[in-house]
Amino acid sequence: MGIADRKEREKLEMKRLIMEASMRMFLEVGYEKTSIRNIAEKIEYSPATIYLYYKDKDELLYDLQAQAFEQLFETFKEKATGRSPMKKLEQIAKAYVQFGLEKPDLYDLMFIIRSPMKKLEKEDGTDAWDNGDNCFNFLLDIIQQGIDQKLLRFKDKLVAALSIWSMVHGLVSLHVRCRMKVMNMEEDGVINAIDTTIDEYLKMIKI
Amino acid sequence: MGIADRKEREKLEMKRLIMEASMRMFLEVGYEKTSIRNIAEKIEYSPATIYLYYKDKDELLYDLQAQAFEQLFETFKEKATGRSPMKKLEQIAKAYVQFGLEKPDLYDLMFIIRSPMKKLEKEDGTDAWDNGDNCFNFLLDIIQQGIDQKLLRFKDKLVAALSIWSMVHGLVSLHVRCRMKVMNMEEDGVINAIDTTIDEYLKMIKI
DNA sequence: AAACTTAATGAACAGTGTTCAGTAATCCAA
DNA sequence: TTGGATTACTGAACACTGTTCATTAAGTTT
Repeated sequence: MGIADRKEREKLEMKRLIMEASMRMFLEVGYEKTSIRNIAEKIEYSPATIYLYYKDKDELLYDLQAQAFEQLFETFKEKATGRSPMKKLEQIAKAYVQFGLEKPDLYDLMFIIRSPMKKLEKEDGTDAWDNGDNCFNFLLDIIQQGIDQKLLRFKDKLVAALSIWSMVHGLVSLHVRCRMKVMNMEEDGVINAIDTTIDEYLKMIKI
Repeated sequence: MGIADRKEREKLEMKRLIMEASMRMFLEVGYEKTSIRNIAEKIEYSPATIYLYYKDKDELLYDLQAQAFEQLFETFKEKATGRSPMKKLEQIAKAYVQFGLEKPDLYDLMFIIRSPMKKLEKEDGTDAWDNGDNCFNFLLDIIQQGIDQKLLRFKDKLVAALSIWSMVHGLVSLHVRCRMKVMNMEEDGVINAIDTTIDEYLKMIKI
């Protein structure tokens, strides 16, 4: 049926339109001001229309999150050019932090905000969170190489991933949420301290 | 003037009443359901009344945050009983993580949520964030001892603090925000991995 | 052309933080 | 003790938010 096909295409086209407007809004005015009503106004549809394509706002944000992870994944592939696993690790660690600091609102969506994870909070097990898979597996792969080549202190792959991820996420999220104010430093000093902290950490996890 | 004094006392008493209701509400039903209206209903006053004692919700949350940090500070002092700085470091690191996992809503307020830090986002410099001072200085003190006694790898006190803090905050915040779902483990396994990660990290920062 | 199906919406609901005019209670001087 | 000033409090409103649903408009099928 050609008509059904066209309808299908139109449906996808509409979703794309919504996603595009949401992403632009996210990057331009931030998460807090990206409301269903604002998105609807941007694409010149009624707010109710959005609910014909997304069950609720969380579902929309979930899709948006997937796109954000796609962006991060691309960045990873771009930056991880080094030969040794340790070099690659350094490159993606720094890429991660840079991404977080440059696109704080996307970072929010991916790693901080409650929103698109609400269904997953009560581990019902039916469906897991798979948005971050790309990026996480990319990290795991490099770690595996590091362990295989006996360059990494860690024995357990997952513990290694958790350690590295927690460190960089800790740095980014404390910074974007202004908690580093407690250190009473100027902005430059803080950025410097973050860089040094990463370097020190990367030195420590080497054998 | 005795009357002015009494008025002052009554004003403070009212603030205390509001804070108590807010804290109870925070712990019982969480941040998301702690609205000005709900608090007002709990203390049997009009919502508008709260605005006679707090300029806005952020100011209220700021006070609440201060109380939360007081709680964490007490926990630190309680748990840091070890003799060596490294033992104390381990004790407060684990106390921090335990606090975060047991009281996720308070942890939110202290380290994750944007809310009470909004004024500080555009570093106007007029007033800094001093709620976390107690806890941060407690950490700095132990680190200083560790460096003095040449037990810690770090040279810079602040870098050390940032590294340790970022690690534990990373672990807690990724967990309370369900991002560890990406690892596809059961809850027990995750908690286990967190513990191991802390242990591994503490080993690494020792000389 | 009539009947059926689908897409879109206006209006409403329940919730949020916040403001402000107006009321009620208290205090102080005459 | 009474009248006027001060203070404490609140109801109602405003401008938002996400979400639902009956109704309208458009497109498709018979």
